Amino acid sequence: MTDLLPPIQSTARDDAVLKALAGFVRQEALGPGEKLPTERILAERLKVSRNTVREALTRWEGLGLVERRQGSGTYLKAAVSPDMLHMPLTLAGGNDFAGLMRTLEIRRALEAEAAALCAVRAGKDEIAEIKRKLDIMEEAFHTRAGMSSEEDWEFHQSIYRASGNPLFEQIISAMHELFHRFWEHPLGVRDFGHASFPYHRTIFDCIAAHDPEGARAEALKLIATVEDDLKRGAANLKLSDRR
Amino acid sequence: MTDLLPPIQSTARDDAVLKALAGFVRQEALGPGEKLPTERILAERLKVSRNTVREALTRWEGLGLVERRQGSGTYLKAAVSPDMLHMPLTLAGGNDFAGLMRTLEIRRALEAEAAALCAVRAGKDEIAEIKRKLDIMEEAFHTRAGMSSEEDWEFHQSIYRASGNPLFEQIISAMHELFHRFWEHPLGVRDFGHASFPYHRTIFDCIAAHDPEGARAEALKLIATVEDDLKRGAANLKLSDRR
DNA sequence: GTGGTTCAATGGTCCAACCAATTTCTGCAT
DNA sequence: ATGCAGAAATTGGTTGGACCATTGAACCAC
Repeated sequence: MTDLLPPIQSTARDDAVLKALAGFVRQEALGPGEKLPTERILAERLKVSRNTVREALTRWEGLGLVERRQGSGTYLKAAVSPDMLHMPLTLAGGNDFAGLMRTLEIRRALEAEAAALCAVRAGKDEIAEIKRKLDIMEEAFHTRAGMSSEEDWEFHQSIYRASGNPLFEQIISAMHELFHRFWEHPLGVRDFGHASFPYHRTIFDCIAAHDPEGARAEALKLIATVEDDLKRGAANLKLSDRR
Repeated sequence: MTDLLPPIQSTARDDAVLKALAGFVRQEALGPGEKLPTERILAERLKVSRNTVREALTRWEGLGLVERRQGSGTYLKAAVSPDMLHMPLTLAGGNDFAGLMRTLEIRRALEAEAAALCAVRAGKDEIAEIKRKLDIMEEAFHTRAGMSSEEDWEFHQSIYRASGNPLFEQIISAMHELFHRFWEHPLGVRDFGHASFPYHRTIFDCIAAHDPEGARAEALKLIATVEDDLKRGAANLKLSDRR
């Protein structure tokens, strides 16, 4: 009963600026990479101070929606729409082992669900596309004799896309980036990801057979191998830390 | 709190301001809810313009790290540390039935995992806290003869917190907000959420018994009831649409 | 105590410059 | 005409100062 009567805010100018800008972007059908009006122009058109415009743009910049280049202009970096939800994820504690494990816990939950949904919903075209990515990945694995992050990631992304829910790709991508931000070099484990290789095909087989629970189980096995690799790497680090 | 906050130089001012502020927060051991120096003080100490300080704080505000209250001050909203990873994620949500179902798919995956992890990791204190929220929720249910969004949500949040992984709360909260943005009124279903009531206690029982798979199963049942309610609501809408 | 009033502190907005990086234009040499 | 160096314009970044709106505390009258 208290939830009605939301607090009013007479001062919300920069918010209003962003709303207006979002509307403008939609009307002009601006896409990523395109340049949007000068701060001075915006200030004049919206009848607000340039300072206010800047604070609004600073928010968008912090959210990664926009990129400013001094002397050049302000450019869109992502698609924006008036009804957007911003979800700033903050992973404190930094680049330690626990941080990596936390991203993996999220990914384990979502990866399994996405694989299951994909097995239910994927049509012929989607399955063919996943198989294509799988073949490329396996090819790279055999020629280079090791896991290839790039092709591996592409394979997984094709599954998320075929899940019919774009949120999976968005959130798992965020976890993936968070993960790779402090894992440029595989912690001293030479064959990192090697153990996960066979499960890529078993996941695909389950998807192709429209077996959601099988796909879920195989996805969980895959993540488990990554967690094991990570733990091995952490153990290595601990040992070599006594240098 | 005098000699901290040394002056700033060179470009990338606002970034430097944030780094200095993060260091200050750590050295002063400031926690959520505490007030940090006024903009004017910061500007003077850091030897930058107040405008620059404001742009920096605007970024933190956009990331949900800080809350500004006009006439009062600027307050920490979350723990911040100098080595923090920010991953702003923007979700383009469609405000239709399918959009609601998509948020539920994410929540189903994460809710189950969080409940399972909680069952493994929750200590005595966390379990007591969850029980407290459960009691409050059940009390509200019986007195008001219906589900109470607020108390229900608090109960779930206490589980996420006890999962030992803050990402669960962050992501599910985003889904929750996305969900409630187009569901102010329960789609014509009078007793929305009613069916989910008993599962709150079964989930708690499994957690208290440190039974992860049981907790996972009960959480899945709970989400299933919400999905059913949603489908009923959608059916209602379709019928009443022929007005 | 209760309920206003005053007043200082604080965030929000505005303005008018100037700085720094970039882009564009200009004009000279070839 | 062409190519290129330098000047000029454009644009985001920063500064300092001013004023407004809100908050909270101290104060006062009842």
